[in-house]
Amino acid sequence: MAGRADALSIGLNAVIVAVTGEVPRVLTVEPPKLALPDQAGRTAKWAETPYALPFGPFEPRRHRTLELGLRSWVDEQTGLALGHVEQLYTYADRNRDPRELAGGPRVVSIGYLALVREDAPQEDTKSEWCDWYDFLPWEDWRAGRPPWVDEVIRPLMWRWAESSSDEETRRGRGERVSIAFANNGAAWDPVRLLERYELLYEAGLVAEAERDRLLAKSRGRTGGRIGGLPHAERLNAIAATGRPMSLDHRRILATALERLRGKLNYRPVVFELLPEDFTLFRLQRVIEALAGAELHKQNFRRLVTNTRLVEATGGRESGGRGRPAKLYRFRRDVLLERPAPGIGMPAPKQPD
Amino acid sequence: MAGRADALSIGLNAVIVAVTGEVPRVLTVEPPKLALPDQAGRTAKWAETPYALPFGPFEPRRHRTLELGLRSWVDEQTGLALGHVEQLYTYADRNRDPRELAGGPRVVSIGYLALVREDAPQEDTKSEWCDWYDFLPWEDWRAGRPPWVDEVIRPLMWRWAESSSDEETRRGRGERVSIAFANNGAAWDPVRLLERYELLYEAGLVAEAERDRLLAKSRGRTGGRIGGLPHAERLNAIAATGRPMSLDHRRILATALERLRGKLNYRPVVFELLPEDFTLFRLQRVIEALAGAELHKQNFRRLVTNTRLVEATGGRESGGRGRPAKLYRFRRDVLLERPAPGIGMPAPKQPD
DNA sequence: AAAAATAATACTCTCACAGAGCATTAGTTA
DNA sequence: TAACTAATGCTCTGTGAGAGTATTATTTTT
Repeated sequence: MAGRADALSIGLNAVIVAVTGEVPRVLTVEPPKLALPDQAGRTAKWAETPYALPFGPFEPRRHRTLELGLRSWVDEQTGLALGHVEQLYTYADRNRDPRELAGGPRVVSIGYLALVREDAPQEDTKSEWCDWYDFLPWEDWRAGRPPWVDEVIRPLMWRWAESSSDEETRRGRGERVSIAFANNGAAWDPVRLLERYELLYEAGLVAEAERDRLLAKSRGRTGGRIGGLPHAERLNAIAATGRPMSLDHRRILATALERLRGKLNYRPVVFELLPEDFTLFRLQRVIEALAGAELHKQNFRRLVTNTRLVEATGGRESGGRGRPAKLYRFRRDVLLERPAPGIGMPAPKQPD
Repeated sequence: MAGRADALSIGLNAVIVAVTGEVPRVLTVEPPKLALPDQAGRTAKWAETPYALPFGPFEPRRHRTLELGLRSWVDEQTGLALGHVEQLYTYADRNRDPRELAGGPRVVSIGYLALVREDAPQEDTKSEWCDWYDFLPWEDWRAGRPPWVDEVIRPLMWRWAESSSDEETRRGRGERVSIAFANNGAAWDPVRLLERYELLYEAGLVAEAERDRLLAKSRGRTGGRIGGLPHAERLNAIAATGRPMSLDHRRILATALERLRGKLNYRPVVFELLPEDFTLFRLQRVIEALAGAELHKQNFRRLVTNTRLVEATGGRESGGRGRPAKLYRFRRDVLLERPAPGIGMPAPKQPD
């Protein structure tokens, strides 16, 4: 019925997120060895990326549903107790996985977002919690607008957009760049994170783009060209666009964070990342970490208390300097009261 | 490598949406024959559902990406020019497809939402545009709160929630029902459409639940029980919860509409359903059709004009009764100006 | 041709809420 | 005891949504 070339396999990729202190983290593992010798017999450079998302195969025989499959191998491999779990997206682009080129099956990959509490168990040695902004540095605006976004990325993206010889393409790219990177005085939307990563990839400004280009070239494909920007400037920008990941894992990561940022607006997901009791300031810090933007402290407190999203436990936090903060907990009953309880994604301050 | 039981196949299901006049429509086809004789040799009743979503297999050999695969067979089968296309969700529950029970492969199904303009081409004879509220009648609040939601569905859902013998389950169900069906004076959230369908399914108040229960029973499974509500009342409610669809297609439909309703808020997707030029009132009607709720006319106009989402073409609409309306078109430039341009989902008016 | 009906369009009032800043309180540290 | 730090309380302001009233431009009816 299905020949060799129709072989399919389904993989489940998890973006497992936690926040420790003010650092949003994602669990990474060492990637499987993907290196295929190129035509000259050398092992390609792109095989060396040290970060991958945890991955497990979907086994129809064992797994009743996709989510159960995911939970099952995450549990086996990490022992983490996943809280909120959410399916993100299914990727099946040809040659997503270079092993396909060597005759492997078409790998369909289903991305998942999973949240765990800070006080989560140990980590084993094969995995590592990384600051997610190491992979997406342009998304952290907590210390203000990152200057090199304005100075390097944005100008390059514009040049890329305008470098196309096709009128229609130029217009389309210009529109997308403008929206994603907030050009014409528009506001930077923290949620439009995936589009930004995809544009950077298309323009050849992230390491994976270069990797895939080289791979295609070494295989003698003509599709390996990245139009527009000079090689040297691309490499220069790549040095600033953060760590690469294996395969398309950084795209999956971007999808996850976009979803998470978006969801903050209308669903009380933050509380999945916090311990039972927390101070309002802690809550604020976690949201800022996720949103990559700072919040006005007083307004933030007004928001969460007015909307009755939290309630005081009666306890207070000891230890720190300054006036001790009251402890709060999530008020589950908001779910019964408000249609879409969430905490808004702040637009990062524009230095006008 | 993979035994028989590990066989996999991937299907692409499309929810193709258009709005004609004030009627939101979805393209349906006649389902494939799924009937399996039960143990007594009879053909099960659930095989008779006349509506299915258009479906096509994903063929790794032919299709470079999932979306291209979808577009390709939709084009072949219907000739429709799809506008906006968006992946929804991937379903792989065991026994989703009863053919699996007869030794077929595990069918993984990827749902897509696609929008087409009203002035779309012909339809062929094998497909039919149906009012989507025929499948989800409780979601249409344009003529006010549907009385039987209050009188039939809600009380039954509460009884179901409280019928569990397990304290924890009761609490969980109560919360979900309360949120989804807006019980304690909470507002009915038009977007929470999928959760409502899923709850109705779990409570056995949609035809598919009964169908699956009978199927499981005929196969001698014990999982076929639906706890809580008496059979007669369930059947009574089922008569009011709209037309069933093949397999889990109604769930996919619900996913699609939830996504579409949600997206209206922050992305100008409506315009994918409208012709180039339209009157504001037409735009309003389309949004009302999607949202299943009525809008305040004056405020609506203020919103779309103030936010500069549309611009006057200069033309006017001839023909109708009353003062002729100006024609407008979508102002693509909003995309450059505003971070998340959309038209809000109205909360349907609550009586009193 | 005038009156009635039908829609479109304009304007006002009110309330909720977000953004920004100032002021006060309750602790810790020097 | 003073200085410092952080939490908490309060005000002012602008924007946008919800609701209602009034006016204008057409078609239909009489």
